[in-house]
This record gives sequence, C-alpha cells and structure tokens, in this order.
Amino acid sequence: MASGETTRSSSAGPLEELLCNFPLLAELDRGAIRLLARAAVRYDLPHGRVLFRQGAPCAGIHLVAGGQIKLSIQTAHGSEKVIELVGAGRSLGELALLTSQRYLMSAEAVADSTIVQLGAGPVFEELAQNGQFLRSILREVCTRLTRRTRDLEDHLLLNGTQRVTGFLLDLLSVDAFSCEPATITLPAKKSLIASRLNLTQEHFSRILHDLQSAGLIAVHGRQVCLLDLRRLRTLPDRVNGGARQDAC
Amino acid sequence: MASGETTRSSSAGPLEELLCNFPLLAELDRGAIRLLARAAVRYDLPHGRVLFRQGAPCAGIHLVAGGQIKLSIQTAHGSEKVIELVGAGRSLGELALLTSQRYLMSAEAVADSTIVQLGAGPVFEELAQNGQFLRSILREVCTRLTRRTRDLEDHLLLNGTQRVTGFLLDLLSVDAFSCEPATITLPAKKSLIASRLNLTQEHFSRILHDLQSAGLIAVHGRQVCLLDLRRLRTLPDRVNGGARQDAC
DNA sequence: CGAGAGCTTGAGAGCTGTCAATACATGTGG
DNA sequence: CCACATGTATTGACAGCTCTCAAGCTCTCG
Repeated sequence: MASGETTRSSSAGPLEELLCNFPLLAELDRGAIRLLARAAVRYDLPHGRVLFRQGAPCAGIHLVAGGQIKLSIQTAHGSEKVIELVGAGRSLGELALLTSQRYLMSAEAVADSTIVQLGAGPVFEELAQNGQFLRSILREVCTRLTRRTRDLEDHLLLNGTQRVTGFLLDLLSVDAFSCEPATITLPAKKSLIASRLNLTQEHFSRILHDLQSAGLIAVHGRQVCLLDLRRLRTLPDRVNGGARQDAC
Repeated sequence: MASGETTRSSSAGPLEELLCNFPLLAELDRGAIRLLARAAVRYDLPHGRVLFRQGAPCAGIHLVAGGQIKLSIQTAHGSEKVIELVGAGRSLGELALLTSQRYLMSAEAVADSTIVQLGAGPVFEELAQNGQFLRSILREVCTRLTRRTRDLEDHLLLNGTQRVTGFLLDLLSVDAFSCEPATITLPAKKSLIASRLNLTQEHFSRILHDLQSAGLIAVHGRQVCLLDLRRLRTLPDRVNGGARQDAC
C-alpha cells in the first residue's frame, strides 16, 4: 500500500530511538522497545498518498514520526469530512487492531510524512506479556474516547462560530489564561480546517470575516491573531470548557 | 447521592450472581468476582433520580442491573442533549474512573432502575493484578469508542430523516437481512429519542409523519412498524453501514 | 370531568449548504 | 517581465434543513 524508501531495522539503533519518543510507548522498557523495533518498518509517505482506507483490514499500528495525516470519513456519494488532523508523535490504528475491525476512517498524508509501522503480530505478543503496554494502550484509547466525546459535544451544542472560536482557542493550548493578544498558525489549509469543523469552506470564510469585523481576530493567510481573548472565550459556552464548574 | 434501600453484600451470594451476568465482568474468574462483590453496593434508583452529574468526581463503576439510564450533556444556559440511553447489562463510569477525570456527562434514571456500584479502590486493585480484567475493560472502552465514532459520523453525514431511519433500523438489531415488515418499540418517550438523535421533539414528529405519508412506516404510540425495509435501508447511505464494502 | 404529560401541527426565522463568480497567490514557461 | 495555469480563498444570491414559539390535540390518571 505505502511505497517510498522503507528502512528495515537491521542495526536496531535509530528505530529504537525513534520509538522511545512516542508517548504511546514511553512507558515501555528497553527490551520491549527492542522487540517492537525489530518488526517495525519506517517509510516516507509523500503528500497526497493514502495510508489506509476506510473499510480496509488493519495491518498494525502506524506511528506518525513526522508530517501530518488527515483522518476522514466519506459518504456513499463521494463527499468527505475530516475528523481529525494527526501530527508527529501520535499513532493510528490501535482501535481497528484491538477490535479486529476494519478501519473506520481513511488516512491520507496532507504533508510529506514519515510513518513507522508496527506489525500486528509483535504488538499482540507484547500485549499478551506486557501489562505495562496494555495499560499504555488503554490510556491511549481512553484519551481518544474523551476527545471524540468532546468533538461530539461540540457538534451537538455549538454553532459554527462557536466551533471556530473554540478551535482557535484550543490552538493556544498552553498560555491558557493569558489575556494578551496572541498569534496562532492554522495547522492546515482552510478548506481542511473547515471540514474538520464540519463547515463548508465558504461558511468558514464568512465566520472568520465576521470575527474580524467584530474586532476579535485578525487574519493574514494562515496566521490568526487573537485580539480579544476575553470576548472570544465567552462565545463558546461549553459547560466543560473552562476551568472548573461547580456541578451539583 | 443515591438513596433507596442499599443492600450490602454480606452473604456474598446474590450479588456475585448478578455481577457474573455483566458482559464487562463475564471473563473474570470466580475469585475476582467475589473480591469485587465484597465492595459492591446494590441500590434502587427511582425514575427521575440523578445517578451522577457532569463535572462531578467519579466514585467507581456503575453497573445497570435494570431500568434505563439517560446520559446527557448540558449547555451553559440549561438546555440538554441526550447522548445515549443505557439499559440493563451495561456499565457507566469506566472512562472517568480510569482517567481520573470528572464525569463528562450526567446520568439520570428515566425508568425505575437498579444499580450495582463497584468502588474505585477494589476496581483499581483488581486492575493492577488481573490482566484479564484489564483486557475486559480495554475491550469495553474500545466498543464505546467505536460507538461514539459512529455517532459522530451520523451527525456529520446524515440529515434528520436519515438519522431517524438509521435509528429505527438499528432497533431491529438481529433479523438484520429480512425484508418482511417488522414492528419495533421505541425504547423511551419520543422527546428523549428526539434529543438522542439531536432533533427537536417537533422535528422528530414531523419526520415520523413524513415517513408514514411515504408508506415506509406506521406509528402507533411507541410501536413503529417498518413497512418497507428495502426502501428504508436505502435512505441512510452511510458508507460503513451495510454489510461489506469493497474499500480500496 | 379536569389536569397534566406527551405529542402533533403551523408559521416564521436562523443557520448552514449549494452553486456560481470573482479575487488572490504561486509557480511555470515564453 | 508578462501571460497563463493552478490551487486557494473570498463573496454573493438563493434554497433547504432545522429550530423556536405558539397553539391545539390525545391519552392517561386521579
């Protein structure tokens, strides 16, 4: 499926180093890493290339070592929605592998990317023996479930403008409580961001325009300056969004 | 939080029996069940009572032994959306417990229900020693992630009518490939179903009416007769919905 | 019968998508 | 340097899906 120069882990050096840096594997000891590395393959995935397709059987876990991968679902009549944009350090395919299901989404490189693929066999062997690996995977799946639940909430409770402002504020990540204007960079072209937010390109463009007119942001290409954090934060009033809330 | 008659597992008999029947615990051996049962509490939760609230800390795992629980999220200004209706045999709270997060949703009984609560401590102890329990939990979280992803897809790709027909067809569950008219019973009052489908009560009513006019279904209270399964199945053309699809 | 909950129906408005045209950016070749 | 092609982004007009508000209906239960 994926072409490009593939580097087998013969010397077992660089690939092991690489694997250690993935959060998914961070808690494994050196021996476990070595076993996984032995059956791992590293390859480049150029922009536009498909990593796997929705409905295909799962061959193993894909670790994104660099670049950016677009996860998307498509309808019967061809249109598609971006569910998530995945960058370096994250992993794909655990769910399909663990449940022996087909892939729920398609994955395509939207930038020249580097993938490390862990074969299904070694992963299962490691899972069978290594309780720590099991725990790491469980943690990862929990993280993903939390994220997906939050995404669902956003689509159920928020309108387009609120989803956009929420997305922009999320890109600030750290710096969280500052009130100073800050500039962020959109992680992909606007049509992809729009789809990720379940908006058309046109609607997304209009929303950004309206936010500019309101003096909340300034847009220059992919650079977005968040001018009025205080007001931006009041727009998306998701209940769980802010710090704490006195539930009950 | 929960009142009603609570039955401590002193004799250790009936509670153990009960626990064995939960899919989440089905793969545990008798000893593990006994340990969990020792710290379990069973109680009744009358219709309308809240099991836990969004944002509250998690006290353990809740097993639904009977009745029906509504999981919902609410906005800052009071409106709420039903995310899921949970019946007997399923469990709640694993995610919050495992991640030590607050509850992402609120849970409320929408029928007189019976809950068995497993304390956090014993669950963690069992998780630490018992690889099989870890695997069972992992399987459960994976199932939930798959379901939530499917829900998200439904809301992103389908319109109201398609979500309704998809929901009705899901209630057939088994009998899957028959083409004979079949009658199903809505699992809750229509306003709850509507919210679960992210529709207003009014819109849901109109959709059912339209489907009746089209001769696709017949509605009598909560009984819905699916008259033309073939045409119903063609409405929601989710890609992953049907049997297999030749991906790639 | 009356009260209330659940459900339906109608009219109007809002958010968002579709289609089409235009601008803007970038890179290529003459 | 300009002309052109391509990919990207914006803008406008319009239609559709869905929500809101309001009223009326149906059924059950006391």
